[in-house]
This record gives sequence, C-alpha cells and structure tokens, in this order.
Amino acid sequence: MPDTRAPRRGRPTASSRADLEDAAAELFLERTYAATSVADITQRAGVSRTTFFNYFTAKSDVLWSTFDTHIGRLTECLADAAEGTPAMAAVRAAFLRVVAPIGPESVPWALTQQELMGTREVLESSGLRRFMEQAAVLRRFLAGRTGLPASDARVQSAAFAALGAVAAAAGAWAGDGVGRRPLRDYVDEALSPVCAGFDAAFDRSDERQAD
Amino acid sequence: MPDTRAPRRGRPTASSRADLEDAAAELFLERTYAATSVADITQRAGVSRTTFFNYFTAKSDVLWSTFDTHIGRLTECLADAAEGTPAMAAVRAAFLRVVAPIGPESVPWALTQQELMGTREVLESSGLRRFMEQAAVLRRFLAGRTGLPASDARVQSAAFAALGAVAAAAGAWAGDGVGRRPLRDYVDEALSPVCAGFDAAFDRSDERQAD
DNA sequence: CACAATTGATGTACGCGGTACATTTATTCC
DNA sequence: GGAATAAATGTACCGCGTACATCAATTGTG
Repeated sequence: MPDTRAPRRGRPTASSRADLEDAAAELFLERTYAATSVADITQRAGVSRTTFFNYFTAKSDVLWSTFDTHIGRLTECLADAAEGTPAMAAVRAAFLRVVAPIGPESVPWALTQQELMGTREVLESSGLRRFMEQAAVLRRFLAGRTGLPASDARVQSAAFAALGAVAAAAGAWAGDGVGRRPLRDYVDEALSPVCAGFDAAFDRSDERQAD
Repeated sequence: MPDTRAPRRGRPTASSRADLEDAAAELFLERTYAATSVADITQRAGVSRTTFFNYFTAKSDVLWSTFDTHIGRLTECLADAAEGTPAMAAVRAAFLRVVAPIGPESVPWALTQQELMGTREVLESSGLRRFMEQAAVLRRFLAGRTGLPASDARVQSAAFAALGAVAAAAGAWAGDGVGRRPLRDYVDEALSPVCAGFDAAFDRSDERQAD
C-alpha cells in the first residue's frame, strides 16, 4: 500500500518485502522452512538480518503475507453489511468480498507445498494466532447483531464454524490443481450451510429471548 | 500415570511435574508469565534447568498440564460412542465423558487469572496447536461417521464449531466465580445447539448423497 | 558384597528467533 | 550547504529449546 508514487522524505527503500519473500521461498523449497534461518534469507536477499525484522515481525509472517494483506478488510466488509440481513448471512457476504480479489493464480506456496516445505506445523502454530484474531472480530460482530454477549457459546461456535469453513475452503482451493476456480467459489459453497444453520439457531434464540 | 507403586529399576525421581507447576504458578503470579524464565522456575523448584525439559516439552506446557491429561481420552471416548447415534451427538457424548471428572475446584490458574499472569497471548498461541490436534481427531471421526471426506467443509466446520463451543464453555466456567457448577454442565449447554444443527445438516447431505 | 544395568538429574555447549538501540547512509525540503 | 527524515546496518543481548556427555542413585544378580 505505501507504494507512494510521489517520492517521500527520507532514504528510499532498497529492498522490499517481495524480495525477502522470494528469497525465503527459494530457500524453503531447497531446505524446508525449519532448516532455513532468518539469516539465510537475508543473506540470499542481500540485506542484513536486522532488515528482515523491519519488514516482518516474525519468520512465519513470510508465509502469511498475502493472507495478512487481505484479511484486514474483514472488519470493514462486516461494517458494510446491510442492517436487515441475518447475522451469519452478513458474515458470509463479508467473507466473499474479502476473498473476491484472490484469483486462481495467487495460491501461497506455503499451502500448495506443505510437505515439501515442511510448513504444516508452522502454519498451524502461527496461523492460529490469526484464526483467533478473526474469531474475535466475528464474535464482536455477531454479538452486536444478535444481542447476545460476545462470550456466548453459540456466538463463539458460529464464529469458529465460519472460520473453519473458510479454512476448509482455502485448503480445498489450494489442493485443487491448476484447474482450480477462484477462491470465492469455494468459500461460498463452504459457508452456505454453516451460515444457514446458525442463522436459524439465532432466530430461535431470539424467540426465546422475547419471552 | 506412571505412578508405579512398586519401585522400578533406576534412580527414583527426586522432583515431580507438580513441583515445577507449583513453582511456575508462584512466579507467574509474581511477575507474569513472560517475565518468568524457565531458569527462574527450576531455580525456585530447586532443580536444574535441564530437568524442566525432562518433564515438559515447552514452557507453555505448564499452563496446559491438566488439559493435556484429560484431552487424551477424547479419542477413546469417541470410539466408545454407539454406532447408531448421529455423528455430532456422539461427539457431544464423548466430550461430556472427557470433562466429567473435572470438578468445580480444578480450574487452571492460567484461565482464571489471565490478566494477572499475562497468559492470554500465550494461551492462544500454544493452545491453538492443541485445538488443531483435537480438530483433526474430530474430523477423522466425523468423516468416518458421515462418509464425507475429512477435508469436507461441513466436516471441518462442525469440528471447529464443536471445539469453539467447548472452548466457550470452558471460558464461561472459568469466568464464573466460586459458585460455578461442574464443567460438564457448561459443555453440555454449549454443545447442544451446535450438535443438533450440524446433525440436521449432515442428515440433509446424506439425502443429497443418496441421489 | 561387588558389579552390571537402568533411570533420573546435571552440566555444557550451541543454534536460532526476536528485541533494543545506537549508528550510518541516502534522500527531500528549506 | 545544511536540517530533517527515514531506511539500513551493526552489535549486543536474552531466552527457548536441543543435543549429548556425565554423574548419581537405585534394583537386580551372581
């Protein structure tokens, strides 16, 4: 985003996130993620180790670069959702907007080549922080829409279920070969039944609350 | 479990997991989790740093000791589930069995005193590995019961939703004060709607599959 | 009782991730 | 030609986790 065409003040950036990502991807493929140190990455990219941490907050962030750029829009996409629609339907719409710009070509390597890179374990431990962050976003939204507390079990279940569906969709998307359709289609299919089911459940709870 | 009353062969254990847990709990309360090093813990417990890693594989494991001892039973409890019952009903029954022995008194400190100990963040990053492990267990079970592939979005959604409900229940349980009921009750309430909803959805998908 | 076998505890050394911070280099604005 | 700004570097450090060799205490056996 800071691709400010107009030259800003201080020293211009010599390297870029993309440079580091490329170098990292090469090395991960050559010797797996675990066997590649941050120093290795920066050495190949031709920068100092310190520079790496100017661009990423952790080694595992490299694997999540594309994800991180898109997922930030979830909050605003939720805010855009029409007031009248059921809560989970709004969640579904928001997710579809978020993943809309992700074409069939932009699959992260970390997903397609888990075994090769040995990233499965890291993806889990580092991905789950992100999972919880988005779960918190969804919980807040669902709480606002349903009137239930954010700590309510149904709210949390719905949030987790939605994220699980999206994760499953992403997995299927990455798993399909070159003939894969855009991610949006997978997410749509995965979320439909989940959202329908929970919206029905929330409706019932509304009735109960009205007592 | 290796509480073999009959004395085994080699040198007997001088310290114990419990000793280290106690020492750790003290220090976490005094200076938070982050500010406590493994060396601090072992020093207070009166053992060497190396010994810590004979009892735990990571510093964060201390927070999950009770959880880890119980959750291992999930797989067998699932296996015990009657064949005829719907898949998610079986999941619910299995979870209820797992948490049955957990009384109102055995709340882990890490949950009740998150702010004090500063464990929230660590609980997330270390807890999520466990979350995924159990999610995999549930996915395998649900896939077997429903005939769907373990990678199916509905299967994964159901697994995540169930775990989310259990997590929410545990949070509510820990959040309630001394008057809390046994964890079993919270889990029961949280899982009921989720399991009912997904079992219904799986039924519909069975019909569709029959086409 | 001596001695092997076993098993827990210790010490040492190291690699790596991540942080902090001071310093240098390159650019724009005045 | 400077300030001011911002990126890049160097250095030093801490703590987690691992590997591995060594020591210590116990049981069994001849």
